[in-house]
Amino acid sequence: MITTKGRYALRVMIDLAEHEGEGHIPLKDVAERQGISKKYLEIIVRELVNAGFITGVSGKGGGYRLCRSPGEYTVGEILERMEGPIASVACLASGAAPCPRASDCATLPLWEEYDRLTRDFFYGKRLSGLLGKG
Amino acid sequence: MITTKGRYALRVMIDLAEHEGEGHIPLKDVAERQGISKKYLEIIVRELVNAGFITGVSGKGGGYRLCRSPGEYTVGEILERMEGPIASVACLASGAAPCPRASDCATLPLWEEYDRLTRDFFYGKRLSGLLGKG
DNA sequence: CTATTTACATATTGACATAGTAGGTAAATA
DNA sequence: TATTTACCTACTATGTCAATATGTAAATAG
Repeated sequence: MITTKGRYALRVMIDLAEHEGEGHIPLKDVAERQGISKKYLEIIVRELVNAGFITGVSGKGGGYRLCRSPGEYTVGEILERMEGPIASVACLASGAAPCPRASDCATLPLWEEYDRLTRDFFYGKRLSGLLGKG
Repeated sequence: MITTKGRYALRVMIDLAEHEGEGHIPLKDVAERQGISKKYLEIIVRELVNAGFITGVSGKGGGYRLCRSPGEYTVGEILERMEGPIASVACLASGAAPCPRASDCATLPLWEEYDRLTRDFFYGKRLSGLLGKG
């Protein structure tokens, strides 16, 4: 299940994309529009900054803005950055201890196929494809 | 992420399928073959019984067996029974409070599409397709 | 140079789920 | 009657999620 971190991050990115060209957008505005606690969004936004997806400027007139144009972000890279690597099962998570049963696990190929499907789906979607009518 | 409940349930089903025609299979045997605590498997197996996927017989010579042939189970129905309804985000989980933002949520269609993809994938796989070489 | 606005940082918390374990009872067979 | 098996209830350690609380630093307006 995708957590609020990934979902809110995506909504922040969409919000910033929809207000492109308006200079830096204060997090307060995003929080109000999206109906999400600003305090919680700070945590999420910090990770987006660290990932190099957005930049922030302090002080009056400051706020956040995208680093690229919306068409240059994939949903997959945003989600994976926030949620960690896409992995349907623990044994396929990066950094997991290698499973001793991997060679004859009857279900492993199933999870691998599903993870590929998931990755293809989310990396095939771009931020620009999520922008609303507004 | 699929939890051990769903993953182990699938492995139990596969194990029983691979020993079809050998009468009732004691859980002890399954636990040993799969390298999973028998005590924990009891919890999982109870749910499989309640779901009507397998039946158990007590006493000497007892154990578990499938109710249908392996080709008549989909992976999806097994997983959904163990893990709860397939839903990538909380707002799409059955029993979730209806989200007031649903009508203009820019990300909702994304999650809906992904959930459809996921359902199609797992309901398109049958237990018979997971049986090993043995 | 002071007040205000904004980003940026660290620590803590309550609630809940996961992944089991412990210790039994009931049923069936040898 | 002893043994084997399923079946049942309760408990627990650990971790994650979704925040909140309480700051500090930076930039601008006046």
